Amino acid sequence: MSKRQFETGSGRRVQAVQISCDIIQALREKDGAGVSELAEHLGRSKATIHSHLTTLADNEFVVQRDGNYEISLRFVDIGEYAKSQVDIYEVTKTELERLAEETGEVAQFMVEEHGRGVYLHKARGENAIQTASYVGNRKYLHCTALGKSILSQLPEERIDQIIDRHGLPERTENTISTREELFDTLETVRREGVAYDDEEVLQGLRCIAAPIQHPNGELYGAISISGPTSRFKGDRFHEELPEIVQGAANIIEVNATQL
Amino acid sequence: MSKRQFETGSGRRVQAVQISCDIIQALREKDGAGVSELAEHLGRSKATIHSHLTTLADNEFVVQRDGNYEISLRFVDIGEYAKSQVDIYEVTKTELERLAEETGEVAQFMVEEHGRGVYLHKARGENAIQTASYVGNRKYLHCTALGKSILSQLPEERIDQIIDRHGLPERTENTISTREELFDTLETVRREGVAYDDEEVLQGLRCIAAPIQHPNGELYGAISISGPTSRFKGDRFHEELPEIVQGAANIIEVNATQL
DNA sequence: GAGAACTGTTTGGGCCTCGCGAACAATTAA
DNA sequence: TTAATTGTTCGCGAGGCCCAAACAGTTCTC
Repeated sequence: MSKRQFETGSGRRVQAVQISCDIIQALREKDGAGVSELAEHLGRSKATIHSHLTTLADNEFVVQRDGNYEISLRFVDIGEYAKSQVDIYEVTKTELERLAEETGEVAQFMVEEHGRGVYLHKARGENAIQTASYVGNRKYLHCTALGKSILSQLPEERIDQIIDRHGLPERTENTISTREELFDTLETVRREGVAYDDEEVLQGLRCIAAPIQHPNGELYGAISISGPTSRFKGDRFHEELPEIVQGAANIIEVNATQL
Repeated sequence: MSKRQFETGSGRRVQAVQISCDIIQALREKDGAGVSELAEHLGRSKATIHSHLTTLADNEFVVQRDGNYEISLRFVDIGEYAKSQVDIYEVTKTELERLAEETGEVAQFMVEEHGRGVYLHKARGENAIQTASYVGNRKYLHCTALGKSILSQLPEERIDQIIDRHGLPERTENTISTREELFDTLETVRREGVAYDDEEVLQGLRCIAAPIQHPNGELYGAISISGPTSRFKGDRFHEELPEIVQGAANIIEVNATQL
């Protein structure tokens, strides 16, 4: 079997399915739309869009509400199912809540899919700051502490595949933007066991993350805590909090062996 | 415009899209599957299934994990988006947490879509019992307290459409199973302002629900609390708790006017 | 370790379907 | 009332989709 985890060129596609996927995407971007609007937007005839929407509505992927079409709540159902398929999800969620309570900050959980990071849970302690991330959100792996923890545990060829697919787009001027820089950073992460984000994403925001590994060495994901530079500094930032995060990751790993 | 909210017969469909929808459904039921298994299950050729899966993977609706295909976490993203489109979602969530804390029981939130009820949130108080429902779960409206609250606020012709589409399938021997019985019950719900489920779904489980209405009379959904008959009895079941649930629904309605 | 019996993948070709354009309703705007 | 939207339906031709079959890897069995 050719290891085509991320190659996208080969093999046949089904045009009709692609059109329906584009419709879903458009409905999401536009917060719902009508037949004409979609036809215009996607460059297809109204008739085509109409028959697609009818099929999608049959299957309850879209719903007709006061005259235009919207994304259906069926996605909530399937989304919850997808989360439940991540076998450490429940264990991690519980531990995250505890971690957020202990530190008073924001605690988050991310896993890798399609070469990007997906947030699966977010717990808020009493001093928790607002963060832009939300459950389901997808981010490039090279520009967050969570992502770097994940990358640090992946084999080199896998990392190269991911760079090939997504590149290293710059979020801010501090973002890692070359392969060398990235591999250097990952080496440090592997040595220290934790990854940092020191205002790389947002001015004033710091973040500490640790990977979660399966006993067989396979990677599960990563957890993190985030907070303002005013509270994330000195020994607390460099020793106390990293130990707490690693401890939490370790607890999850131990609990996971019992699944 | 012909008011075809629920008619399913007319209009053209796109077969290829239907096949992809069936694939998604099958992947969910089987917790992932391979090409051959899906081809067998859906009665299509392997080549067909393969090209569909490739297209769905391009769009990140499915993911290839150690050799077979699974539902992707992209659904989590779209599902969270769909929830956020329900404009009272955040307000209701907050109020539900308070309600669960106040009563110590399970508090839930449901909205109607496609003629069925969809759970959107579940808050657990300290004595909360285990319930089978989960976020995203879809239930027929006639057999739960939440569903009955919702139906009680819908116009008669809409209710008939729903019955036409889904029927009144019996869950247990206590389930409402005729149109007359249902309309009688709904009349009572409208008069009292709350709906009950007295061990109709599960032996030993009682439930109290109240609808949430938009100021313009449009329906938003319903909230409920559930608990064991040992705690849901006497005045608490017939007066105290119903008042609390109605109060919470009212708070949500008031907060919703500010959106 | 060789063969069988699975997998997933690729290819060619014929039937069918899908997507288009245009006409038709049904609202809304002017 | 007219004009300009919308969504819906329908006939038709070209193109795409689905199938069968061959191919290529992997795993099982003995």
